[in-house]
Amino acid sequence: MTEASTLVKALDDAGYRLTEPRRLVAELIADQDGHFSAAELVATARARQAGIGRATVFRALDLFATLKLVERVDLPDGDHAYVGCEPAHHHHVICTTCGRKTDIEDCGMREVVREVSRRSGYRVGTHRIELFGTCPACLKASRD
Amino acid sequence: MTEASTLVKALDDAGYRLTEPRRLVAELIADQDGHFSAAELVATARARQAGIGRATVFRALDLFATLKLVERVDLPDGDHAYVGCEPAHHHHVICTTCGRKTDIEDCGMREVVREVSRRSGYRVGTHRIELFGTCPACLKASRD
DNA sequence: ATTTTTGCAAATCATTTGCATATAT
DNA sequence: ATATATGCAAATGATTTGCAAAAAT
Repeated sequence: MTEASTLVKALDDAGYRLTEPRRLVAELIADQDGHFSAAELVATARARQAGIGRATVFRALDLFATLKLVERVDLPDGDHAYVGCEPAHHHHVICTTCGRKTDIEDCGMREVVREVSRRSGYRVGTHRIELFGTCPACLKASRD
Repeated sequence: MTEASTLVKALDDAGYRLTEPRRLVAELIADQDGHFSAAELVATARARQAGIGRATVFRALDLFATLKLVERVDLPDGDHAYVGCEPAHHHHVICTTCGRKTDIEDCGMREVVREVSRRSGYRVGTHRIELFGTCPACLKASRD
């Protein structure tokens, strides 16, 4: 989904040191198909004998989140997860069946925000929108 | 914001037992101005010598969340909080200055969801949208 | 050489659970 | 009476932190 090289390059561009553990975490993330949790990365790292500590995974995730290459989402069931993402779009639909995510473009949120602002009198800064559903592949699979 | 009596009545209507601890938690919630965390309620309970255990607060919050009288939100800074709300609307703008929240009506999300579904091919189930900004009162205050 | 990062283990925080007791129905 | 809810303390799980050692600049 998100290339490991993209992640590594972003670190470099932002002036962070290019360390082996960070490269490894970048790869772990790149290998992830849908959304993933910190715990999963830690487990995979251990399984691969990558020799990366738990703290390092958390620190790297934090870093990538700061760089907007990863986003932390809260699943409908209350669990936390991360998804890799391009810096820029920050909306996605997450498939509750397979966990994959698809980026979505604006889709009219601009107007929603304006409307909310108009009605409530708030100056709206950030918004967070998360959509959950079933992706085309899973829909198809469920029809068989 | 949300009346303690409303909360209590909802419990009753849903067939849950009306206990003293639950009434107390309902009051704690009603007294809350903006958003609040479980920890805050626990602390307030303790401060008031209400004699309610931590677990009870969590259990009651859970219950109210199930009844949709309280909703768990994720703040922009990653913290968790709850806001009291009428069962029905489930969108609000939260003021990042004072923490208060205002309910908002549909505001066009229907179309956004439809559009996302059309473009991505997903069947969109739930969506979660949270807007953060500055409320009219805080805007005004900041102009002084 | 200096600064940043790491790994580890211990600490912290939030939330949940087991269970005997108390309470609402 | 009976089922449900409570309090407490202990368990769990996730995330963070202190710090000396290791790696990147």
